[in-house]
Amino acid sequence: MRMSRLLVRTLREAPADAEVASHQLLVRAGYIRRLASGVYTYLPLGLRVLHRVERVIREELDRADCQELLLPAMHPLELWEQSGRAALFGSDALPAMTVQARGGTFVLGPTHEEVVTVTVGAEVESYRQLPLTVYQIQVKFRDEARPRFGLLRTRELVMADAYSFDVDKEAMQVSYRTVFDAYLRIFARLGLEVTPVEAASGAIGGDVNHEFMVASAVGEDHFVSCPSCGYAASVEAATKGGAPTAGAPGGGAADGEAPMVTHHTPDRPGIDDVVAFFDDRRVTAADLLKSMAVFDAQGRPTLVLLAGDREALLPAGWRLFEDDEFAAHPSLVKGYIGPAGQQQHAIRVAADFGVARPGPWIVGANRTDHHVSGAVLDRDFGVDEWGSFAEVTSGDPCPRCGEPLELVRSVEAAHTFQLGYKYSEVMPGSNFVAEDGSEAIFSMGCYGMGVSRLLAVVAEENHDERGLVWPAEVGPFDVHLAALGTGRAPEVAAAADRLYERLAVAGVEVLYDDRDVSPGVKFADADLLGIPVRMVLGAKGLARGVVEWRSRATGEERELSIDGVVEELAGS
RNA sequence: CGGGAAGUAGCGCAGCUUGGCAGCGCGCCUGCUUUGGGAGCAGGAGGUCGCGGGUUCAAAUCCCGCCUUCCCGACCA
Repeated sequence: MRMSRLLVRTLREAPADAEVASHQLLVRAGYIRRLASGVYTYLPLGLRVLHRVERVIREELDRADCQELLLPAMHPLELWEQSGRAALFGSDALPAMTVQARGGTFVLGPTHEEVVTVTVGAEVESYRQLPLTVYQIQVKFRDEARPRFGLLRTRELVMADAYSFDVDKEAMQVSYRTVFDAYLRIFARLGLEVTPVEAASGAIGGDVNHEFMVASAVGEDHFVSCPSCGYAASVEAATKGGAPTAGAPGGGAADGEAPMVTHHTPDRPGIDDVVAFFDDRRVTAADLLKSMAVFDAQGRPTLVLLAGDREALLPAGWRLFEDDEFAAHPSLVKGYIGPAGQQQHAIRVAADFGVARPGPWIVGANRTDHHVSGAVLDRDFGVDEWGSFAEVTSGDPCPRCGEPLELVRSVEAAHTFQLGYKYSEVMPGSNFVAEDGSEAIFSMGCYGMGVSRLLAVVAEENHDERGLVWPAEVGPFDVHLAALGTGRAPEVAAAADRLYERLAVAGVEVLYDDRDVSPGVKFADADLLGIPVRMVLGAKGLARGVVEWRSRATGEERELSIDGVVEELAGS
């Protein structure tokens, strides 16, 4: 491609709406342009990178025996009513958009489980056709509450999504692992360090699922990681270790420790309210015990205790009291709940491991407008069950090995789910004849990877102060060939033309800067565009029969002979 | 959805307080000079000052309403 003909305009300054480096550089270098909030055009350079990323995805998924198809981007609303997910529209969990059209209401597909299930269901009638994994690379639409950071979080996005269909759960887990491994290979080829973490499932549903996290300063997520044993989990799913044994794990009253004192704390139901009340006594939220009335998975009324500066994270199946459920348990006074004496009222007490520390707590007094300070574990209140009931943060002990955990800021680059029967039991046509002649339904998995987001992530992780630095696998071109002084030295222009032609014939994708601009402009643009290899041909080099080769990533330079350049490139 | 900030030429910004010819830098066009790290000189083009209403002799500027965009939070496949 001759740069004089390429639709690209580089900007010296970043637009004011771009905050992070990847966004600024992709705009400055002319890869993308914003059309509306969270809606971007891929200019030729941006589309080339997108295609290179897609090529890696296709090669690895095809290698794993997945088959590409293309599902519609717009779906009849009825399909979503059948799965029951239409009820989630407009919610944060499933911010779908609909359009009125001839033929009824259509959904701009935010995800494709419904469509793929009925599509494959209509074609598969026998276990002999399984296992089967299909995938597509498709545009999806999400009415994001808050698009952010350029391509990192958009309302229209390119996604690669795969779906596996198996005869039963065991077979599904094999397919899951196959795609999982293919995903790992894709990230490796893109030069991204990815950590698969156990995660919560959200609106997609299903049991086991993993998020593929790329550590990044611009990430919107965090995951928990143990540098010692390798444990990794999303913040929504992570647990921490602690004192699993009964008794007084680090608690207990020291000799002579002060007894409990009751305080009149009118209209102070919250943690922050109470901290404010004790303002002049250097009390922080960490000195308070957060006490939450819940029903555990068996439906037993339970009081969950955790340090006041932590966010609660309840185990699956546990739920908070509704307001009208407090009436049946008079020992639990909403806003002023405390642990003392609850066990005598048939309330179980479950405490987060973090509560097992020495020293007094400030707790609710189980009496409206009153709190108690100086409450000591085992002296003033007991605990029936220890567990991980708070979101994990940096420094908490690992649930496997007890070493301190790290909290890593990250971008969710992909998410895979073992769906099981969630969709096959509600969508029509999901049945097939099993080996024993009985009727069965698919056990499914689904696997989503944000392709356009990957562009932002790769750019974010590969840039310097001068511009983008694409890994060889995804750069828009292989070589950026700059001819210097072409305006006054026609012999250089002619030699560069011939070099460009020869490289093109050899299959090297070259961006040829044939513009009549100063060398400084060409160098600056080459640095900004970030094509992996820069080749410079000037009058001096031409006289000696050499062209300059330079790695954008490392800055390594060497001279190649003009005549042998094709062979030398192939060998390097 | 809550909090904050901002909309003036393609991009970055000043002008608004105190109403009076719409500006600067970069970019763009023409010519000449220049040419290994974003050149110089001369000339030129380019505007619904986000939109609507109001006040005024007069509004980018003051008042009211709306829209858009970005940041923080909530939320998130």
